Amino acid sequence: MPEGHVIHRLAAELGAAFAGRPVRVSSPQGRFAAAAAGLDGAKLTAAEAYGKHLFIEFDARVIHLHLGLIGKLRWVAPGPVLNPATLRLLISDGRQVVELRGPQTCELITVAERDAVVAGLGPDPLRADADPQLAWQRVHRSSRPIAALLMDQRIAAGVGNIYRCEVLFRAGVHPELPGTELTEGTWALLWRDLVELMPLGVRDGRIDTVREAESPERTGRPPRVDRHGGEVYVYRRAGDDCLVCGRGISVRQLSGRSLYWCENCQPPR
DNA sequence: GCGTGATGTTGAA
DNA sequence: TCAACCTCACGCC
Repeated sequence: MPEGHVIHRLAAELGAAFAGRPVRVSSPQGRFAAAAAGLDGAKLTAAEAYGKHLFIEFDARVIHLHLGLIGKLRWVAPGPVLNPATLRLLISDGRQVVELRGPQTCELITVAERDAVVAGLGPDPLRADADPQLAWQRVHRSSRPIAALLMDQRIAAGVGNIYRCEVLFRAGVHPELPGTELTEGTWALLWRDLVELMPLGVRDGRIDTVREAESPERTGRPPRVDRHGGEVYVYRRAGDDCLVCGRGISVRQLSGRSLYWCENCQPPR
């Protein structure tokens, strides 16, 4: 259940473990078996993330992964395969083993097809080549709420529900403010916050957004770490007290996803 | 044990 | 706007 930071972290781990070396590739479940057999023993040349998409490259052949909501790519101990019925992909050099279950996408594509996927994505705050102006061009022309725009991968790649809720809170922006009413300065603030926060997510493997001033160490309150592993202001804290103003955190469904915000710290307009 | 929701996206209505 | 998809951990008996 990953946002972009998880995918970038996985890409770095895969590269460190396997890049430049031959690997065993298999698909115990069978759904990727033919492609896996063709790659088995090939040299893994690179692993790269763009937004929530992960590309594992074997020279001109590319495994395109997207974990979706429930997919998992994780390192496991070498040894007998557990639950092969759901094991879509297994990559190993004998010492290090990574397994993929429940992905939304696991396909073998060409470099040109990889480039086409990337071309459909907006700038990724985790990539040095990202141009926030491209995102702003799309944001300020849209009447959709900023909370929806932040989740749109054609606008900003890699941002998910936690980061969108948290950066809106940290900027004091009401989630339903239309893109057309956002100032360029506010967009720059949101973007800079993503650029600041997401690398920390890659580094730590969890999303922490609470500033020093509201940290448990400073305030003496007990830490409240979400199941995803991080300390946050609003995400999945509906009904709890706002860490800044003390009022209850609100939640509602917005385009099928739970949106969390503080009505007091993020007033309309 | 069972039901549900979850850091996501797609495609149909 | 809604259902479908893929898996699994958690809460509640």
